[in-house]
Amino acid sequence: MNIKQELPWDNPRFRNWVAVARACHVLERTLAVKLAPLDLKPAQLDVLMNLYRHPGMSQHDLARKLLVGRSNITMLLPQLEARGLLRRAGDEKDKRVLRLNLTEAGEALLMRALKVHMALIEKAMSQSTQEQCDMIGEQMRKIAEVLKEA
Amino acid sequence: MNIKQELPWDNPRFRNWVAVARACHVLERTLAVKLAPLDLKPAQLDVLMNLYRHPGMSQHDLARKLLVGRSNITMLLPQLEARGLLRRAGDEKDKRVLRLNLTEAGEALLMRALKVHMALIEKAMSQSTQEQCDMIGEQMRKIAEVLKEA
DNA sequence: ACATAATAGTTCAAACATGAACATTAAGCA
DNA sequence: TGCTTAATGTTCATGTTTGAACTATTATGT
Repeated sequence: MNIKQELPWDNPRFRNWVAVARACHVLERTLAVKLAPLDLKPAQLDVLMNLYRHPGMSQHDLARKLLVGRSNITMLLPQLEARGLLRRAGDEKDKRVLRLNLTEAGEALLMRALKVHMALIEKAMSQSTQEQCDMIGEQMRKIAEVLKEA
Repeated sequence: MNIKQELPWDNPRFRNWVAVARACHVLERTLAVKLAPLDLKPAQLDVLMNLYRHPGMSQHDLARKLLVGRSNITMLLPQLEARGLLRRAGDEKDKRVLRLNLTEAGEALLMRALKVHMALIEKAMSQSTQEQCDMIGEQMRKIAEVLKEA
């Protein structure tokens, strides 16, 4: 029996996924550089984006959206709160949860950061047709779904 | 003038890229769990894979392949070397560089880890046709290329 | 040849993420 | 009602990643 099974590098699916991972990595890194002038990191931008779309969400919900541990959120928020970008207010009915909301400053900074983010994604995706782009998104959503139960 | 420019959530490219990033994140995380029994992390697997494909490569080359800082490699390798998975040998001609090679044990562990990795990718991509998968890979390679000069 | 540049790798401190253990509060149920 | 279980957020110790400063070696240019 051969220890060298069919090698992954001969497998198109494997090579293609490696390309996906690399593209993600590169884009994330580039985004970090482009956001630096705003003194914002990609992870912080993710927070602001989610709070904009889901005002009043709890830290637990935010952690799940970001695919990240709750303690991570606990460490992340105080910096943003200290900068006046968001507010944390205790829920009235459930004294365990903290409701999160963007401030005006937070929203303004988010809009500036989104311009940067959008421009980068537009540039990255400029090579693809709309159909190709949609197909990619569709497949990726399926992948995330399949892996939920893995 | 409206601070709320065209919002990214209305932009298909944006939403599709978010899906890509999420799929990457989920797969990486799942991989970490599945590799745990082998006492191997995704980053370490990346090292082993690259050394298998490019025997004798230097730490600098490895860092570039992995899109990571040189110091990261310096921190990463000693663990693997101590476990007898790879060897570092000084280059004869250029006394600055260390040439990296897998040991037999390293190669054996790599093969076991690759089975896990492959199975995961197969599962993730099982929803896509070969044509779709190839197209995704092609687009992603273009993206990585475009962002090189960004 | 010799001074200057560049390169390979290391060290170190700081930032960051993670998971387990914990306190507080809420829900479920006898 | 009480008692048990679950959920939210925090703390803390651990491990990882990063970038800047450093050493040693090689390339370059005059």
